[in-house]
Amino acid sequence: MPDEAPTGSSLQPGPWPPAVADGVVPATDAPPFRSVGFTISTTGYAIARRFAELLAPLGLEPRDFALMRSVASAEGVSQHALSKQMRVAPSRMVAFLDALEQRELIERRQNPDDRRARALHLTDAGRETLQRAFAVAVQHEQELSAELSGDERAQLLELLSRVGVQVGVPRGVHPGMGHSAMADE
Amino acid sequence: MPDEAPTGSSLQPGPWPPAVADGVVPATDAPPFRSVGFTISTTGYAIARRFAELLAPLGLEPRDFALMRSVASAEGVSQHALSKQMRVAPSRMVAFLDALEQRELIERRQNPDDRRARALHLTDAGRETLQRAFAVAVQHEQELSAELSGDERAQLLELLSRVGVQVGVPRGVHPGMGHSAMADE
DNA sequence: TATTGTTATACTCTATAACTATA
DNA sequence: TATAGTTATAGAGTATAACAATA
Repeated sequence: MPDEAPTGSSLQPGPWPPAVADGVVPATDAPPFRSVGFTISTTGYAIARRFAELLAPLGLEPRDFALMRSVASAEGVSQHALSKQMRVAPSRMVAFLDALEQRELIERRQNPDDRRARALHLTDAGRETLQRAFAVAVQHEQELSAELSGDERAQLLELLSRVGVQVGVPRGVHPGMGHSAMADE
Repeated sequence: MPDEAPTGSSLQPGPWPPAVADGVVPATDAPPFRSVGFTISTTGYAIARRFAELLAPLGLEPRDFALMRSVASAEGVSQHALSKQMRVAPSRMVAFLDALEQRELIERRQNPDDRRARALHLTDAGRETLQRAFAVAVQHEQELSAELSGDERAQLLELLSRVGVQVGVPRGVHPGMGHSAMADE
């Protein structure tokens, strides 16, 4: 079984980027069709899958990594804020956080100012796991850039950003983990 | 509602590339993290979504385009062969083709040599629709390459292919529309 | 009356395994 | 006995709406 794919729906995945719509496009050998769009999408899909594989040993999925990263950069955030930031419906966020809390990687504390809200924090184990995940991400990045010189890597990023603006990729990032809901920013 | 995403699972999408695992990665503003992996995945995701949008007016999804393209390049193929080529489980292929046949874009004829197999063909309407889809794909590609010179575009493809080999992207293509099943090639 | 987090429900997609009709 | 296509079933994943507590 040489080519199993992650799981989920089926549009396109990515190390960080979420899958847009599942089963978006199949692989075909018809006309080679060497286009920028196809090449970027295909490569991005493969990269995402590979990243998920590298992260699996830690028991994390890319979204867990993204989630923990966000919490780490803003200890005490509320679920609502996180949902909005990551564009995930609040009800989905509940499930994602439940899983992480059950594994004691994050914890929901009480917010002293607003008793409705939860204050999200990383546990010590969570911080440790996150650090390991970062190491994996760095390793992955090095693997991807292995055949690129520093200049080539910089140029690749530059060219990609020029393509990105054409399809609304801001500058820093922007993917979108969830699909509908939460778009009132 | 400025940022609705296709639908499906949620890993990563692509204009052609299928979604690997849904909800793969969320968008986060945490550390900018300007990496090759993240940038390609994110951009590929956005491209896939955009392509799906452009195709929507034709009533097609990216996978329909891929499917019809394959049939066009090999009139008379069997569903089994198509399933294998696109790495989709035969049972999914049935549903996809049912939809296209119902809209009279393709038809299942009898295979004179093997009465178990179906011979897939495009109808005249299907050929017409496929042509329009090709026009959309070309337009999309031009949109993406708008800010690139011919040389830059060529170099982008070259650099991408060098990254691609690191994660197993052959040369021509290879995505994978489905997930499990069908990997005995 | 609005908001935070949660739960419940319905829907879509997908995978798997039967099943038929051929071979 | 194996294969092409189909159907049926069960399982993920998700979106939506309803809800309790608090503001």
